[in-house]
Amino acid sequence: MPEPEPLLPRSQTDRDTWLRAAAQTLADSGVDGVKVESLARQLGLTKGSFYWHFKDRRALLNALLEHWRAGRIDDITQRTQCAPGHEIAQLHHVIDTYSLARNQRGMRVELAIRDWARHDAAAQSVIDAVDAVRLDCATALFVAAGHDADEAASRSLLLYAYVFGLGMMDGERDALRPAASRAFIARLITGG
Amino acid sequence: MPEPEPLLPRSQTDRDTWLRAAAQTLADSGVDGVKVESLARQLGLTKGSFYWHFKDRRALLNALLEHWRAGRIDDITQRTQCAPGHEIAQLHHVIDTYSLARNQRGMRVELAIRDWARHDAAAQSVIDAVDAVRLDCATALFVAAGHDADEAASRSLLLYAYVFGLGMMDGERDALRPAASRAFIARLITGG
DNA sequence: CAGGGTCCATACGCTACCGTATGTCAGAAT
DNA sequence: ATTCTGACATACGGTAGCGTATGGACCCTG
Repeated sequence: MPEPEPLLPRSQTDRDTWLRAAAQTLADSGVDGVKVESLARQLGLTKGSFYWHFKDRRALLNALLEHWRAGRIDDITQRTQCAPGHEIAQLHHVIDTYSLARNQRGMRVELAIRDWARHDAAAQSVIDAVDAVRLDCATALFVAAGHDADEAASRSLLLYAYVFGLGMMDGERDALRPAASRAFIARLITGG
Repeated sequence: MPEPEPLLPRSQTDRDTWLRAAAQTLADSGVDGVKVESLARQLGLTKGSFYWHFKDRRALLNALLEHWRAGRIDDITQRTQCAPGHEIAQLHHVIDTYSLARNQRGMRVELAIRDWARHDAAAQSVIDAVDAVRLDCATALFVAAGHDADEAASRSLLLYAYVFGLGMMDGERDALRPAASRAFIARLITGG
């Protein structure tokens, strides 16, 4: 066997091409914008290709959800590991990551999936799973920083509600706000 | 003239019937769910009626936006009037109004319009106008309570980002959270 | 070179919309 | 009684999207 990947030789990459285009469209236009023929036109292909790689449109959407779920859980578990004594600084870093409009793309995907979840059980369950991990990780940091369990859970909820609410309210304009204001809010949330 | 309302005798009410149904569908399914023929079926009517009352689908959407804008600005200006010395209590009342899952219907409309605004300039401008008034009113209360202008603006932003983020995150489940947690968060936001 | 698998294009039927054009019909106006 | 108009219904053409069926080009393998 000269080839180490006899299965899915280039199929996987072409499938990913569809997935990437779908993710971009999801971020730009929401779930309802993710249309088979529209994506095909955008990729210079036809539906024949799509229905080769995916059973139907729903399969594409499910793949999008699963990819996002794994990526987000991976991201948050990595981002909330830190040396003892630096928990609050790490939480400030989490806040900045979301609210600094750095990678606003991630926020747009997030908002699109959250809106999607209002009508789709599969999307909602992915949101629930990701939120649960996020809240657990942040709560653990607050606890490690010396807060009691109830306060830690409350501050975690406030933290995420703030960053997502901010992403929804002013989207990309947040970067224009004075850094002092962002820092003030972050200190209110973390108590640092 | 025996009739005091010769103009729009029942036309106005029938137009409002369409608007109410559209608002309900907007809250339930988002903008893309507001479809002429779908609404007609739901009302037991046909498109003939719709195109009598509205020029086209866009006119209905614009009417929805305008009605919401007026209603929200009205609501917030009323809700942020209070006797001197009770500003913080009034802000707590604002937080409760949004986050207590009382009238979750309003939150669903809000989220639907915010999502809509990501692709529609008219919706975005309505959101901007409403947000500006809300932030101004809340900031004025914080200032009246003794905070300086910068802190007042920051706390106002945190307040609204929190309530909308919360509405997006757990929707109706918030009512299940312990009251102590909600009160703790509210105190963090208001500094009271 | 015959044949099977991969990857994609073409063509089709179907449905759900939008908007328009036109028909209808009860009641107010005259 | 006739006419007019408000408030619909019916019917039509057009677009966009989904999913399927089929065909074909290009490998690779025997």
